[in-house]
Amino acid sequence: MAVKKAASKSESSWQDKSYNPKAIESKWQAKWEADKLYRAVIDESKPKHYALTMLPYPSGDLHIGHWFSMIPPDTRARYMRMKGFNVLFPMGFDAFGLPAENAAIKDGVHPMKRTFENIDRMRTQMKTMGAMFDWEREAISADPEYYKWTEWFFIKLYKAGLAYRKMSAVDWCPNCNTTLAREQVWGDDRHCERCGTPVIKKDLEQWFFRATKYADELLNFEGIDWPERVKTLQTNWIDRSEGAEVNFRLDWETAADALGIEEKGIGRDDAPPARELVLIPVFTTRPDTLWGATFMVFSPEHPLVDKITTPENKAAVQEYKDQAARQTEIQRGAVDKEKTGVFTGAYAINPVNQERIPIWIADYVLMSYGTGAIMAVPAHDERDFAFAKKYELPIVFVIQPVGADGDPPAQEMQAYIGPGVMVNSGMLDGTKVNTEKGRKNPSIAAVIDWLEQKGIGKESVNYRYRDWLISRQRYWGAPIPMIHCDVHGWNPVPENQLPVLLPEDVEWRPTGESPLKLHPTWKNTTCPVCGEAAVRETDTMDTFMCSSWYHLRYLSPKYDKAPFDDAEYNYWMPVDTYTGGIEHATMHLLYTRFFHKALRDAGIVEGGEPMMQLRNQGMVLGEDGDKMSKSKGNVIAPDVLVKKYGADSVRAYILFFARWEMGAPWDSQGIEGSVRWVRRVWSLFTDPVSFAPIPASDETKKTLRRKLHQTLRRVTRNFEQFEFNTIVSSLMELMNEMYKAREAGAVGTPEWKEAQEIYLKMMAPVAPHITEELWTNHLGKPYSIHTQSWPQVDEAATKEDSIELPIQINGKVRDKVIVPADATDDEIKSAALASETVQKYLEGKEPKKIIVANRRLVSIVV
RNA sequence: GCCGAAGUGGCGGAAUAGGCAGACGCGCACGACUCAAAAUCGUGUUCCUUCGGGAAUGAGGGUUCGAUUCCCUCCUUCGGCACCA
Repeated sequence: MAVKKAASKSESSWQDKSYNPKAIESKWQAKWEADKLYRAVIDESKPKHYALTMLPYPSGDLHIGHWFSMIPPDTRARYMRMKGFNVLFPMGFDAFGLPAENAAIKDGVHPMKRTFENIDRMRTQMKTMGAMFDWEREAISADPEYYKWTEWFFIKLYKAGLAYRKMSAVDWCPNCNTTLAREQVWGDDRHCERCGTPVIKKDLEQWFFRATKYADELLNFEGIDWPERVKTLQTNWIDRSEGAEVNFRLDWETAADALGIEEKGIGRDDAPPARELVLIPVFTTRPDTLWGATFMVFSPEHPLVDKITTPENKAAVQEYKDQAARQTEIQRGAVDKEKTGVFTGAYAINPVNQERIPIWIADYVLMSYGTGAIMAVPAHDERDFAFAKKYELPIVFVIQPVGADGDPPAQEMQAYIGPGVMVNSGMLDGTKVNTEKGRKNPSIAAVIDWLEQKGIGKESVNYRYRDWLISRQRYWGAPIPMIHCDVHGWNPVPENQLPVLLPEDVEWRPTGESPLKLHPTWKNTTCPVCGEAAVRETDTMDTFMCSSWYHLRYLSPKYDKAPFDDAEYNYWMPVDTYTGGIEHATMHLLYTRFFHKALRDAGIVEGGEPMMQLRNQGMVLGEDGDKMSKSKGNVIAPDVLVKKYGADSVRAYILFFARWEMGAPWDSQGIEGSVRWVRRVWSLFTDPVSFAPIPASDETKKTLRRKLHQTLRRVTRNFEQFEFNTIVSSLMELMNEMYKAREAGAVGTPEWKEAQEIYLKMMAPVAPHITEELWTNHLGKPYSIHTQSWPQVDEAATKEDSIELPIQINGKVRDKVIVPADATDDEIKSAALASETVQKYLEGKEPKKIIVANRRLVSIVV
């Protein structure tokens, strides 16, 4: 009875021979959803695996790049699940941001409406991928249930002293009408990361996060498996430099004139507090060249400049300051630009030798780095050298190259940067100078010790890294939950009043001016301290703030007592595998590390790092090799491909067509290969065997098993190592082998059945629908293939009976021998020497050397 | 200028641990099927060749019996940083 039933079942399945991906895919997608097959719930009996992939911005339509970033991680998440892990693979939307607001200005459609419509469309499109997203964990950053907690986090950071407000020259994008963080300004022309418009500087009071407090910790990547590339980018971005801070001071005459010290009755030999006014701290990485400091240079924006400039220099200084202010950063930053500057008329005292040195201003000194003032050592710094040459300032060499004797080096042509010994430096003369940085250099260590002992300087570290500017002068973002009262200043919105909701009745100005600022009543509130009338902050937060913690919201997206449920946190965190594009190396990936560390110090999360393993995918380019863009018309739409070929084939091609970490130009013809593969697998499993069956030989069966288990070993390794393209090619090879075995009569043998089962299991992460169909309906196996466990490699089966070894003579392959797989090296040697070809090349002589390498090759030297 | 990544057929790419370079696929060529085309299936496909072979993984050197793989120098492309004291 049972046998008969099975026979009729397989007979009927043979009747619907043609592969119909559309029907199969929608059928299984519906069933999986109904069965909650991909629902991830806490299960203490299993090891967990949190696989996270960067969430998309809801731009409107899914494009092929989304597939390229989501499908390979999906296949790997599926593999991990079959390996026995309880896998969380969530998806959501980074839904705040400028495009929706800019569109609103154009056509009046509210960003909320547009964004959520886009999300609905993209979610529907995503569901055709057949990915194992757990949609019950979806998080949308523009949802008040979400941004309530973004605001809450801001307040936590504020209370931890990590959020502050300050006036400074910030980057402003005139097109986006908002400030940008330093990380969001890109390229030689310093353009806006989002729209490409060159940014300008504006003096504004803005909110910052004290990210620089974590600079050193962010440089430490211990314990996390991240690509070297990303670690290098972040390290360079933070750019730590070690050196010393040295207190120069104003010459007394200068101080007296400029600051009116004598008028206030403070004499020349007087002590602090007046003394504090005349200290000019400078940062230097080369304190060992202090004795060669022959002038000082202030940035034109330095606050002391106006005070110290002597009356006869006022006009020139003011003119220089004006022209510096007019120049853009790019013009100022041009490396090959000739150095310019003007003398202030003021003097400073070099604290190590009491030399009276002139103070200049020049735009090659930036207010934004160090203290905005430098000591200039023309003998040992190229920039200072160029400046000194141009303005005929003295050059004193204080480091003598090794090997040069006696006389001071006659190098008037260029600055000397290399190793040597200190000279003209008082009691430190003769100290060795090498090329190491910081205290590793004996000369620098000696000088730092000396400075600290004398109390004129100290060891110091400087970073290029800046605090994170998070204020945005736009509507469509999470409100900064702060209230300003004329009496009590800035205070956070009380937690029980969160979220501060975005008002819906807003007016769009073509200028892009923030509708929150324009709103008649929204900003009016009361001071949390005194209850009197006060106003809200009308700026919103950088959207990178929202994406700095979305991996936490996925844990419990509906939880209303906290940003996440501790039980979920304790089970799932940290993220085991994080995947996304490299373009976020110094933005999102750095912000999210900072954020985690800040939350840790605020007692909200644990551990030093949120993401243990990171992998980056490359980019899919258009068929013309250019970046895909609507304006170039080279965009590939996945919907069209799914309609034409089915999701399984598109998934297979996404994995196959390029190295995932590299990316490549799209090739529309190439997809035919993957389509053919999927169809041929279908035929292999569903076609009646149309030839006269002959019993398979033992050799056929053995070869089939060998290839099967070799493939399994390889595919397993490929999944572990994110080598997605070779997963598909290995499966193609095995399929070709199975076709041969079928031809040789293997169908129906235990080896054939084993091959079928393992084949489908290996293919299941790649092509979830067709494998489910073949597994449950054609092989009659229990639903679902996606809950099966990953097969074990039978190592014994992978062993070859005999091996073919190439024989090299003087490095060239001349012949091959076949020996039993268990042959010893000596047996292989004699087999090789028995070869006629080898004897011919030996010409009767004894070989000099015979090497049998790993039983893979014989190398003979004659 | 500094830092990093990558250079393999017409194309995407493959090559455990230094061991037969070019797996797998696209494309192309030829053949089968067809009245024909498409689809499908099969065969071939790095280059040169006097058919013995020879050359070849960006270029040149080195280590080695043996190098796509390790080392040095250089070239090209891409990415990042760039007057950072």
